[in-house]
Amino acid sequence: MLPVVQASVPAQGSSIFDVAREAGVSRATAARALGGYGSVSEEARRRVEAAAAKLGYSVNSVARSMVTGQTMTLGALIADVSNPFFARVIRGFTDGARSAGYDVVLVNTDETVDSEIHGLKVLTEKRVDGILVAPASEEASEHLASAVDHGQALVQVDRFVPGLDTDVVVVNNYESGYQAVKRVIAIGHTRIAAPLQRTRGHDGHANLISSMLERHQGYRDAMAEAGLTVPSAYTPPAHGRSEVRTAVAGMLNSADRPTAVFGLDDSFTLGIIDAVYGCDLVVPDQVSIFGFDDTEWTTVVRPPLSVIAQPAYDLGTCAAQALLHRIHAPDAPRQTHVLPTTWIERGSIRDLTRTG
Amino acid sequence: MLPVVQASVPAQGSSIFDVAREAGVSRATAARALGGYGSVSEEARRRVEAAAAKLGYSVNSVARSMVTGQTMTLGALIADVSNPFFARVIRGFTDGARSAGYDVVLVNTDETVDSEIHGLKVLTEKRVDGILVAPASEEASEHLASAVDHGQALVQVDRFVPGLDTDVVVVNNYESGYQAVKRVIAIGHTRIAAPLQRTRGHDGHANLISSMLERHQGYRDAMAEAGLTVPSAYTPPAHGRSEVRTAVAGMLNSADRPTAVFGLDDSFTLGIIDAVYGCDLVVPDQVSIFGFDDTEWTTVVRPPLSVIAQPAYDLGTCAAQALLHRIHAPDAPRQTHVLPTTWIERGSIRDLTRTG
DNA sequence: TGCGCGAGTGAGAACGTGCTCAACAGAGGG
DNA sequence: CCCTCTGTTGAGCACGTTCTCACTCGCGCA
Repeated sequence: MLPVVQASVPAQGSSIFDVAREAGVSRATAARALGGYGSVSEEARRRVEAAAAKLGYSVNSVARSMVTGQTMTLGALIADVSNPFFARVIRGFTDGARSAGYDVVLVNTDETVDSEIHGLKVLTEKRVDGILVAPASEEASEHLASAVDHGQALVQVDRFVPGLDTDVVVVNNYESGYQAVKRVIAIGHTRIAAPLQRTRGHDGHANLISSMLERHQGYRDAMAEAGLTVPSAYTPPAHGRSEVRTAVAGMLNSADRPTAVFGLDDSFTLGIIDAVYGCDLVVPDQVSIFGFDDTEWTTVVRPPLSVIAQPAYDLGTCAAQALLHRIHAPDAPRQTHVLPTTWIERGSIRDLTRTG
Repeated sequence: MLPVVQASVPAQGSSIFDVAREAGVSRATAARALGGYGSVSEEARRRVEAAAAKLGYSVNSVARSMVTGQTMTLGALIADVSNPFFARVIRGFTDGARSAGYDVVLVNTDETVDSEIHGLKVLTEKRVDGILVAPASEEASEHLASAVDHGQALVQVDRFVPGLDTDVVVVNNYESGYQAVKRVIAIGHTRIAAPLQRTRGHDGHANLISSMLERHQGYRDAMAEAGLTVPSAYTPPAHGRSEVRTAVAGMLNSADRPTAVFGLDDSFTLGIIDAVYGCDLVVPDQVSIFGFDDTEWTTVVRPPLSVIAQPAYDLGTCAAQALLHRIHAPDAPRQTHVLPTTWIERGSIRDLTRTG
C-alpha cells in the first residue's frame, strides 16, 4: 500500500491540491496562478488554468475566510422580510453589499428580543464582517452593546437604541410626523386620530420602536402646538392590521368621530382603510386618511393615498455603505445619517377650509 | 524572549485555546466540555464554562465548517426580494431553514442570467449546503445543470427548467390560469385579454419564465376550448407595471375593447388597474379585472380584487424541507411538489349573464 | 501483587487556503 | 570566474475547530 497523501473524492469538488497535481506544479504555484499574486511563468499559469477548468475547481471561501479573517458576508437582523418596507431596505442593503463583493445573511426577528439575541449569536459565530440591525427594543439591548464592545461592526436602521455607539441610518421620523400633521391641521382638521404602536410584553420586555414613537410624538406635538386636545380614544394601542382595523372601527362609530386618521406605518394604514370601508364612509368626504411609507398600492386605492414617503431602498444602501466604511475604518467617528422623507399629496385628505 | 505560542489579541474574540489556558486544561478538554462530547470531569467542565463566559467565547463557525464540511447555510437565488411574492417565499424559506438550524444567504438576480451565474458561483464558493433557485431562464441553464452534476443540492421554486434533475416546488400555474379563465367565460365574457410576459433579450438569452408561460397557456387553452379567438392585441408583450399600463391603456381605448383583463402576476395586475383608472372606466361595470397572487392590497382597492391566491410562504417552507431532505439523502428520488392555489371571488368581475 | 477496565486527559492530525521564506537557475556586470 | 540580482518555484506555517489515538491514573477483583 502506498501512503495515501490525499485520498477521498469529495462530492463537493476538488481542492487546489488536485489542480496543482493535475498541472504538475506545487500547491504554492497553483495558488499563485489562480490567486493572481506573486510571479508565475506563463507556461505554469496556462497549465494551472487548464487543470482548474478541467477539474471544475472552485475556491473554498470557507478556507479562505479561515486565513484572511474576513467572510465577505454581512448579516441583517430585521423584523420581517415579508413586510414590504423591510423588503426594500434589504434589497438596498444587498445591492450595496454586493457591489463591494459582500453577500448578506438574512435573519427575521419578528420584533422579538429573544430572536434578535439568538440571531445575533448565530451571525457572530458565523463571523460576518458586519451586521445591520433594526433593534426590536430600546430597553433590552445589552446583547447589542456587548457586540459593539467586542468590536463587531454594527449599523442601526429605521430605529435605534439611544445609548448605543454605532452608526445609524434613519429618516427624520419626528419631523415627518410633525410636519404632516401640521399640514392637515392647516387645512381645517381638528379631530385627528393616530393609533399607537402597542408594546409587546410577552417576553418581559417593552418593545418600544423608536421610529414609531417619534412619528407619534411629532403628531402629539403638532396637535398640542395648535391647541388641540387628543382624546385617548384617538390613540388606541394596537399591533398589526387587524387590531388597528378593530380599534379604528370603534372610534369611527363613536360620537366624537375623527375627521382624519394618520397611519404610522404600512400595516396601520391598511387597517385604517379596512375600518373606513367597513363603516361605509367615503374618503375624503367623510374621513381623511394619510399614512407613512409609500408602497406600491397607494396609487391604486381610490382616492389615491397621501403619504409621507420614506426612501426605504436608500436606507439599505446607505446602511451598507456605512457598514463597509466601519469595517474598513473601525475607529472612525460614528455617524448618524438622516435621510429625507417626502410628503406626497394625492387625494385622501379633504380640505376643510374650502366650502363644498 | 519566550516563544510565543499564540500571540495576537484578535479584536473579534478569543479562541478555544484561550479558554483552555484560562481554565488550565488542554484544548481537547475545553473542546469536549463546550462541544458536549467525550467525557469530561465535572470539575473541568465547570472551569471551562467559567472561562468561556469570562472571555466571552464564541465558537468560530468558519473553522467548524472547515472540518465538518457543512456550513449550515443555504442560498437563495431569486429575482427580487422587494417583490412581495418573493419576499413571502423567502420568509417561508428562512423560517423552514432556521427551524433546522440553517441560515440563508440572499442573492437577487433581477431575472438576469448573468447575475444568476455569478450568484451561483459565489454561493458555491461559500460552500452553502443547498440552494433555492427561481431560474431566470429556461434556455440558459447550463450553470444550474453543472451545479447539479457536481452534487450541489438544488431546489427550483415558482418555475423550473424542464430537463433539470432537481426537486421542484411550484403551484399548478397552467390549471390555475385555465380554471380562472374558464370561470370568467362561464359568466358571459368573450373578450378577455391577458398581457404577456415580454422576453428580455439584452443578454442574448430568451428569459422565459415557465410559471408565467403556463398561466398564459391555461388562458389560451380555456379560450380556445370555448371557441373564442384571442386577437394578438389582447396579449401585448410587456415587462413591469408601467409597460403593462401602457399596453393595456392601448387596448382599452381601441374599438375592440376587452370586457375582462387577466393579470398574470402582481405587477401586471397593478399596471392593469393603473390603465383602467387612467381611462376612467368603472370596475367591474365597464371592465372586469382578475389577477394572480393575493397580496395585502387586493382588499383595499374598490371593488376588492378577485384573484388566484398562491401560497407563497408555503412555497418557501416546502422548498426548505425539500432541500434539507436532499442534503440528508442526496440520492433519494427527485420530487416535484405542486401546491394548491385558491380562487378568491371578490367583486372585480362582472357577471354578464345577469341583466342589469 | 498483578491485571483489567473505565474515566479522564493531552498530543496531534485534518480541513483548504494565503502567504512567507528559502532555494534555485539563469542572466548580466565587474 | 565570481558575485548579484531577478524570476520562478517548493516547502511549510497559520487560521480554529473536530475528532481519533494513546497515555495515565485510580479502582476493583482474583
